Amino acid sequence: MLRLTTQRQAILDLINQSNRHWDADDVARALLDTGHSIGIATIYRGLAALEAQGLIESVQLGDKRHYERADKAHHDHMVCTRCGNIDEFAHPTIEALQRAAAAEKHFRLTGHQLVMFGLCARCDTQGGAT
Amino acid sequence: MLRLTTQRQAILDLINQSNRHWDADDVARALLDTGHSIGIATIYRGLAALEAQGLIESVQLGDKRHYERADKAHHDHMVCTRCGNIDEFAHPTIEALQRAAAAEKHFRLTGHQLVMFGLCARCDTQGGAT
DNA sequence: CTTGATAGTGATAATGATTATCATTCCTGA
DNA sequence: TCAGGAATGATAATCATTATCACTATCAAG
Repeated sequence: MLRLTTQRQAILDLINQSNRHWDADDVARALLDTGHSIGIATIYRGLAALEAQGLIESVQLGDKRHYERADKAHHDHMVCTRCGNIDEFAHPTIEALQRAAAAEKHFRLTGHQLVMFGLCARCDTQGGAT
Repeated sequence: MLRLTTQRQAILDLINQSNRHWDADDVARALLDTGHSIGIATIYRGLAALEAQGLIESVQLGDKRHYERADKAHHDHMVCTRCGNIDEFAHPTIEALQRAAAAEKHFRLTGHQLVMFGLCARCDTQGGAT
């Protein structure tokens, strides 16, 4: 059976303490700052284990996997291509339409990923005159 | 200025000759079979150059970039997690709702990516009894 | 308590897609 | 014909992630 070790507990606590998204390196850095030093492989395995238990969730953004706490309502992501900030949005209607589109093609939908790219309000205002 | 060299022409022809999706290795293999032997780096650069010109389009699926011809109507993708087949679907309403969601957050939308994962009709039928 | 079985850890090597480097070759316009 | 920019291709480098492997921690049973 899967064990919730000290290391995994530290990872889980870290992720549950905020609403932000974390990649493996973020976690490693943050834990270092907290005094814990956890091998990078252990972090990858820990993140995978915690996700397998449903204790955290993840999204693939570009070539990195990002983790976030699981006790949030379902949502998708808006990624600012300038500052890298990740915002969230929920849209039940879009989800429903996706299910309909899948059904129409006899496709058994098990998951989806919707990511919108663009400029967040702040970057859009600032970088207007490029 | 960007040149449409023999190699790039070969890549472009290949991609335009079918509706399928190609990753860099697919292209390399296919060109080898056709007698052309193009360096893998050249293929990557060629694909990027062709996309920059709007001559082909691409989607990021998992950790691989897939290219397809550009003269198709906009669409998103359904990826079968069993056989790897990629199907397409268009859904103007979903697009519109995305634009609305972005506008609501003052997010300047420049692109999006919607991928649905699941089992295609064929795999769903076959592998039903797992 | 001691042993075993099993799971986890961490350092490091390996993987796999993609990009960078660099010497060489190809074009194109003067 | 010549110069210089662009492209090529072999290969090294990158970067996130995964595998390997020796070692440690945990837990159940004798």
